[in-house]
Amino acid sequence: MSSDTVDRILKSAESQARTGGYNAFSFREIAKDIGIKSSSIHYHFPTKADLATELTKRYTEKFTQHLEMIDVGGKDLISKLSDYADLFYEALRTDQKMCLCGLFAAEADALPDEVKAQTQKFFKTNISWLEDLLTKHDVPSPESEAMKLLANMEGAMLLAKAFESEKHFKGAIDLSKFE
Amino acid sequence: MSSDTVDRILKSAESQARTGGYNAFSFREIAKDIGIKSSSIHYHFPTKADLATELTKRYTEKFTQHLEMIDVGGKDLISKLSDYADLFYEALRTDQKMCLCGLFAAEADALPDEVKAQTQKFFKTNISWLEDLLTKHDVPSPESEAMKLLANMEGAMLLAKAFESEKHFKGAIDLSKFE
DNA sequence: CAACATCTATCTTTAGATAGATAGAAACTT
DNA sequence: AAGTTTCTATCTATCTAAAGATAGATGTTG
Repeated sequence: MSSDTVDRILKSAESQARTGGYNAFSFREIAKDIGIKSSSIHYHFPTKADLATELTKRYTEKFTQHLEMIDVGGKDLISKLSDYADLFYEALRTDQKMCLCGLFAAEADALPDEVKAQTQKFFKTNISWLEDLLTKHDVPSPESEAMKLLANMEGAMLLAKAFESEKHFKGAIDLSKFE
Repeated sequence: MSSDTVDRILKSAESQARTGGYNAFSFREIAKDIGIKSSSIHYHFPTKADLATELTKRYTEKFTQHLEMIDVGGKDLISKLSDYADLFYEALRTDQKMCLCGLFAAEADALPDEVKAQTQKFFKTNISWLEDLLTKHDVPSPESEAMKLLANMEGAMLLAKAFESEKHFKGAIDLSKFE
């Protein structure tokens, strides 16, 4: 499933969801946005949960692709972590929007189960990647450090939104431990 | 304004808002929850924005009260910061819910202006308090470190929600720099 | 009585969802 | 090749539920 219409639906949905969360995007708004009827969206995604699940899945896949472009091996841990942080920063700077999965995580208890599960995958993927990186660079307690780093990324995004300035993201990132 | 009904309205609204954000609480749900009619809520809070503004204001005030119970002076910075983190942890553990202002910050662009402004106050209050604490303990770059600490708190809450376990909060908190 | 707080009743808008019609492309049949 | 059927993607029209909001009646109390 990957027609042009489907892509446009998901793009519009992402924009709305990353602005106000799960309850902030609707079939009608997406339809109006891309110039079709809301019933046409139901043709591609029977329910809202279906749409959100696919949205979260693609968001994670795209993010993972970028992750995998950072060579985990090689020396210079700090520059790898800096590249990692830049993935979040770019998501923030380009779209002026929060991380989709960060927002979904915050409202996890209000999400349909499939969407929640898909959101968790984003976090597990990030943790795994970080653990791998830290392990390869002989950092002690890689699992624990991975959690702390991911919390730092999502928290920094949240602060940037709170203060309405992506500059605050940079100010809230803390990689000093690995310098 | 502080009748029993108002308190019950706000308590119910807080529970719903901290679960799914601004669009996840409604006059009808609150009314049903506390056994009155939705029109009665409008009597106390003409608009939803009014309700959310007061909610955010009280949330911040309550949090600030707890903050002020931590003596900023005295020695042992790390135990003060640990107490600080415990404020967030208790909010998470007691209610099994995200920080109200953390969630609101994530969806800031979808909030009425007054609510957004009130949400910012929560963050500014926290930053100020942390700056003060760090300054009193001669920590270099107190403003920058305050941002990093607050990002760590909110990010840790977010991860706890993502993984549906408050244990993950503790695992994501990083105060090692100040030990 | 007057205020305060609540109620009933209702309005408009929006939400997710579904049934059924239609137009065009593709595939199959003779 | 012509005709028929099927599939795909969209549309129109409509349903039901829920949302925020408001007007005006009712009861309660100092």
